[in-house]
Amino acid sequence: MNLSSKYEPKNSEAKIYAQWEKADIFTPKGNGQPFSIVIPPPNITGSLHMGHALNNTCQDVLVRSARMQGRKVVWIPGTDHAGIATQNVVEKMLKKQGKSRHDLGRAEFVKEVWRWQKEYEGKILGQLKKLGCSLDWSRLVFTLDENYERAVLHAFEHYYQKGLIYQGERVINWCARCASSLSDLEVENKEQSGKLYFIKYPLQSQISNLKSQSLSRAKLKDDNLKFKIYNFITVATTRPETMLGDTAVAVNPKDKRYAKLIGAQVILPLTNRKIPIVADGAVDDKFGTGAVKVTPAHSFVDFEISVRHNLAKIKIIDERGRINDRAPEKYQGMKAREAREAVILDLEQAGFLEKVEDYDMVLPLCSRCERVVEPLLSSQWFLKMAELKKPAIEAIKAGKIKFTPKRYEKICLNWLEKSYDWCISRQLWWGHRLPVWQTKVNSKNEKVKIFIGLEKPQGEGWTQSEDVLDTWFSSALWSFATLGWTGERTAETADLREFHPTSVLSTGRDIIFLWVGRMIFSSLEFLGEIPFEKVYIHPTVLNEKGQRMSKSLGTGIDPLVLIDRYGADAVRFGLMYQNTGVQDLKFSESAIVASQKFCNKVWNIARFIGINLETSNSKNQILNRFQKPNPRTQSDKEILVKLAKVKLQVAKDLEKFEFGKVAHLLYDFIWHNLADTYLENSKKQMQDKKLKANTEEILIYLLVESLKMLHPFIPFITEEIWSKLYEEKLVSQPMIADRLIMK
RNA sequence: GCGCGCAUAGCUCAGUGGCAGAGCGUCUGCUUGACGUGCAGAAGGUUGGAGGUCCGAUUCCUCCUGCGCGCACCA
Repeated sequence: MNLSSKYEPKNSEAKIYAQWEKADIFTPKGNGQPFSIVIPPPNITGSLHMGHALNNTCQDVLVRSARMQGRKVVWIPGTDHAGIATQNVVEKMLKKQGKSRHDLGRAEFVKEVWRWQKEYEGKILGQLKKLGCSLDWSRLVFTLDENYERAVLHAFEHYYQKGLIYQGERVINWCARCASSLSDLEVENKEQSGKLYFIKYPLQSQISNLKSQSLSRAKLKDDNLKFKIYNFITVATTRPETMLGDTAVAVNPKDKRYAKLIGAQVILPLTNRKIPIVADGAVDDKFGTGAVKVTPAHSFVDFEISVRHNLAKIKIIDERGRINDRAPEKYQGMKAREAREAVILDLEQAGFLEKVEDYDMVLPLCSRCERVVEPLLSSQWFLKMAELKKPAIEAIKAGKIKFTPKRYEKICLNWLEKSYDWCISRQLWWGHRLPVWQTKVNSKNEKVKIFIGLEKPQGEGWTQSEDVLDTWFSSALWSFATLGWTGERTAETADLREFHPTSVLSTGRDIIFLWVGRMIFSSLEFLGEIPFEKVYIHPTVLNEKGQRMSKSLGTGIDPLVLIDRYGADAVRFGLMYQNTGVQDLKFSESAIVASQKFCNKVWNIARFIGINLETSNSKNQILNRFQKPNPRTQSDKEILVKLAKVKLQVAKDLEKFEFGKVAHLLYDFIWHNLADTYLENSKKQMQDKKLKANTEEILIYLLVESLKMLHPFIPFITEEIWSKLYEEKLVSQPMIADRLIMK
């Protein structure tokens, strides 16, 4: 065995990856027990970051280990069209060229996104290869592939026929910049200092035992009249502009202060509309004044209140975030923020503004563009959750799906238990268009007839809905749509039978609700089985300052730069070495440096053993005698016992996704037990003619066994050494690895 | 507000109911049969604070503090 004095990752990695592909080792082989993972599809918005590198290394470790154990393994690659996120990055790109998507029109814009898709999918897949991921490229999936799209549309149709999908006018999260609805999960809440405005709403009716003078209607009709208010109820709000759409004031039924006012009417300043005071348990009597203005069209809670009390819903902010014609003319066309100032000024001048307090509040922001989310009444499509989530909850509770770390099980469960209907329609151009066709019954009749189907219905005048589906609607089908499920009865594929439920899902904790939970109920609904047996939640990769790695903040590190500098093995091992099961992983490059040194150590151990082997008379005999050698000395005995222990522990820890423990264990064993101790002892032993041959045999045995344990973590360098040991054979080739398992 | 995680060397973090560990950094020596990306060694710690269980706690329990994360209808 001739190993160069120095291992150069750059010279080996691409060559070795090509060898693997040529040997076709990434496709499922043999008749072993199936083991399957589907990759969490990276968004095609950009290139991969350290979180992806970590997650995909974890999966590759599992997949390679399973393959070496002789299991029939598939790891399915794919990418996600990532509707809103991708549309946004392409829009940003266009903006730099001075264009908007409206300049292009829908068809052209979508073409533009497809060009982006081609480019970034290529980049992402290239990165995965550089990292050494042993994905089955013959099974590559994209969420907008024809078959995948069929699966998505069938899923929609299925839910609709079952009565689980409905169209409804409800308050939803609206992003005026993205010009689309958002699900609750796409909204990020951020604390911000703001103001709490106290506004006086004058009482209209006489209350018998209130002495104060009530205001006449005539007076209030005169906008310019400055009058003194003797009798009013004060509400507190952070969003005064929405008062233009108020249709009630609510108080807690138990609040004695307002008990006598319940049922009374107030005059809504600036609009002079008459609105009632209602009693509702949702009102916290300890907050503000204990009286809440109710704006059903622009607040989730207020909407609920309005349903309970049968209140009108006046939408005064439109989809562009501007005041519409339901509000007094003066404010029409203003942005909500401008309207706030105008409203406050007018209220103050008219004497309705009682006071303004500083107030720390939680602002809802669009998770994609950070614009403040405007809740508004909108006609959207929803998926009923009540029935769907039940089997998912049961499956988790019954322990059919096991989370690691265990605590995330409860988190997922809690979300499922309290999740309510999912807004699945988005006003975007990039994504799966709803299979909803509409036609007006006749030219005069405004009634709309709806047809749900994959094909355009017969007859004149049918148009397809402009909306697309929430990107997570399609991701929810990922575990089985990647294995060939299209929703058609005949589409039960061999892959589906063999590899579903998948063995493990490895992902980050930020998408437990968005994705993991939804995959569970989707799989149970469509296949009647769980999507995966185990869920591994890896830590979030932070930079050394503890900040989230983010491209826009410039706090990220590009894995490709590290691979280029230290080699893929060092990056992989460094990540695994730091992956010790904690919530966050403060990424430190020094771990990669240490791993590079570790790889160097492995290389030199192999060189030392190789050099001795070359001078040995019994080289071939040793290499092909796949038996555990017998110890002759105390040192022999110790290292062999230690090896056996380590092998056992590695297997146990991998089963529990203890990647960090395994990396530490391997590091310590290889460096301290094997190199520092045994190799040094072997030098003396080999001077003894009686011990020489046996010691050589033990050295080879140790090397072979170490390479096998290390291979899932550092596949390139171990493969390089292996190929020198066993000429053209691959350690990663299951049959060969199988044959080489020494008893 | 509710829930969860973390706290160990200068930094990043392992680990353990019984003498406190690694990597990086610092210092001293060293071409030893592969490795200077190395070897031998050194300095560096009240294991966040208080209490409890125990013969013994850094480890288990309770509380506190600090940092981080998630959820929530604070208008």
